[in-house]
Amino acid sequence: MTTRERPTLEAVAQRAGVSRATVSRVVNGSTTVAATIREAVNRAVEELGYVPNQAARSLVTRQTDSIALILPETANRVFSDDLFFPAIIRGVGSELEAADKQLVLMMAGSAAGYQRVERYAVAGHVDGVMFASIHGADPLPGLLARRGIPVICSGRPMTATPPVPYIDVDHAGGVAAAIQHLIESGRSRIATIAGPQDMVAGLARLTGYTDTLRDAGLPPLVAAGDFTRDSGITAMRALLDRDPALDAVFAASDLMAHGALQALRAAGRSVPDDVAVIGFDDFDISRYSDPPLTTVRQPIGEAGRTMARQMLRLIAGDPDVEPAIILPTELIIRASA
Amino acid sequence: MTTRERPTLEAVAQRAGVSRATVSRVVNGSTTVAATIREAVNRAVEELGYVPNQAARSLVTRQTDSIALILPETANRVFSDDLFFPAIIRGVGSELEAADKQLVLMMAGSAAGYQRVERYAVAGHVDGVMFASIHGADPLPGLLARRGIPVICSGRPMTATPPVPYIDVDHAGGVAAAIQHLIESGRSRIATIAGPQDMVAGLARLTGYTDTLRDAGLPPLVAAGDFTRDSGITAMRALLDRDPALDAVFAASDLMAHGALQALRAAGRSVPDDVAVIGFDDFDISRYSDPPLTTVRQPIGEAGRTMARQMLRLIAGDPDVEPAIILPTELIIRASA
DNA sequence: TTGTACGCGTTATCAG
DNA sequence: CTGATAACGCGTACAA
Repeated sequence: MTTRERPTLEAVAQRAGVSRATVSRVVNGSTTVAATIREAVNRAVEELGYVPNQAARSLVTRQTDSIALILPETANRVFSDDLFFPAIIRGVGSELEAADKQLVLMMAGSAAGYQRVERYAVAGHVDGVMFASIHGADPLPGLLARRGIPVICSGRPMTATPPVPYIDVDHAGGVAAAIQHLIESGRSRIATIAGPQDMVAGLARLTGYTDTLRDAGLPPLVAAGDFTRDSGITAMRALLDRDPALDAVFAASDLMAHGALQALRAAGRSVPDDVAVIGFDDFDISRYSDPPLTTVRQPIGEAGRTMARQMLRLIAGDPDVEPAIILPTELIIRASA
Repeated sequence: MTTRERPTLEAVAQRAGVSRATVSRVVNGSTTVAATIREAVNRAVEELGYVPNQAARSLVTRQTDSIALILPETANRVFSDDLFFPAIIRGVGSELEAADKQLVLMMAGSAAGYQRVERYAVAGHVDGVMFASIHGADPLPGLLARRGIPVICSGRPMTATPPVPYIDVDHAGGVAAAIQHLIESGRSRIATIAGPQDMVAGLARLTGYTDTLRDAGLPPLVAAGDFTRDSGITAMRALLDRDPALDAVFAASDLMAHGALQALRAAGRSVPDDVAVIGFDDFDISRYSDPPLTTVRQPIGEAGRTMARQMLRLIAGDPDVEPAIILPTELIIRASA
């Protein structure tokens, strides 16, 4: 291991025969430097392999050029077959890449991990913090915001003190369209497999279901799930048990819908003849399920990109960053309903 | 957004009626501070909500207390159904968590992304860099090491200038045990589905296969794969095409083995009666495949933990960190062979 | 256009 | 055991 001394601005200046200030200007792309000098400096930088010391730079600029995305989940969950995580990460990543900011991905599935994440952010390691997949009334976003750290959430935060800007999708509208579609196709015993009730996405989709059904004068039938495929299987079985004559089911995630498809087949029901199935997400794989899944498309990648863009504006000090942006959802009709 | 001024050491000192130096000592847990003073300082820290400025601290300590794990892959690949990534990330994460270091996960599937990662590391954002899933003769590990940055690789680097310490598993031994087992069960037309040949894991497992077969005087039959399930399906079909009478196949990854299982079933072959199948990984799901998969277990999580431990030693300046650690593999016999 | 000099917030070295 | 004070490496008013 060659522990070579790291060259400093001073060393480059000396080699190029100029002052530290001039080197700093060249390195930071100032235009007020004579071409010949700039060239000499760049050569010295090259020869010495100079790279600015991030700590020193941050100390004076108060910027780190990196931004955290916090996922309050275990690695197990993040790296499951749930395509939500890669989609949002890629959305955020592409936008930050364009802005030349480094994405720092942090998973915190445990209380201890969560504390470390908090300290990391408060210590000034990053210029801002984005949250996704928030559970319950998480105090961390508000806490960081109160400390003056730019914060933005994907999914409306359940707690509103202080209000932090967020982006979300139109859960209610999407669900309403789905249920409406079922009703119009003549279904009348419409069940739902709900998402986790400690998350806004789970809550909002269930509310959308019950509201729409109530308006139509139809009885609700709810089973609990947690967005995973397995929970979809279990819930579908329970539903069938409680109402063998049900003729439709809305699952709050594509994965749960796939689980439902599987459970229905195992129970000898045909889709969509006996039971119509609608999901929520519109992952790629849902085009290829058997039968292809009718589902509510939510623009996860776009949500990630939007979140990153808002964060960039927040960091830039833009005073009128929207407190909330709601992205549209759309019912995609395929064969399952 | 409450952009409150961040309290500094100075502010805390003033409030507690002591010097900056003393506050620093208390904050860093020095034992040479009178109990009453320590208490007063702690109270001031609490009241002001003081958190040390990471940049200032790093500038003098030359430590950031965070360590990067670089995955030269796209987010798409990292978040696929390949359980290798979550396993190694969890291994690394658990060990780092215990040492109170922050893991910075960086994916770099493109050339541009790779450059940013390099700059990030060289700029001193992290105390060390770990690599996993290295492709080809990647110059980055050596480049960073030459700069004096602690580097360690999971998987023997193909380039050796300068040599960076690495940890790997006993590919050859595991494969030999697998092939041996097939031979001893009376198989004689043993094919393989190889992994990507730009990765040590792919290369070493193929070599292990050809070597063992040569020693046994048996003819090799090789199809190319890339560790994914789909490539396993395609390769198995090609193999069946080239030798319809083959009676065994060793796949260089569990995922490819699952693909092979699927392709064999589609081709009307029964496993293990017609064709024996052995994989490499021993992911959880392989216990539940149909039939349960005989496979070579490699300790991925342990590899991650070991890699993190070595990194910690490197950072601590330990002069005799092993240049290489090879973890054992083990043949797990189930129903498929 | 270039150089001088100061400050960013900490830790570490030395006296006291 | 505590308090001055000097680094750490860089950006940037300000002066030249």
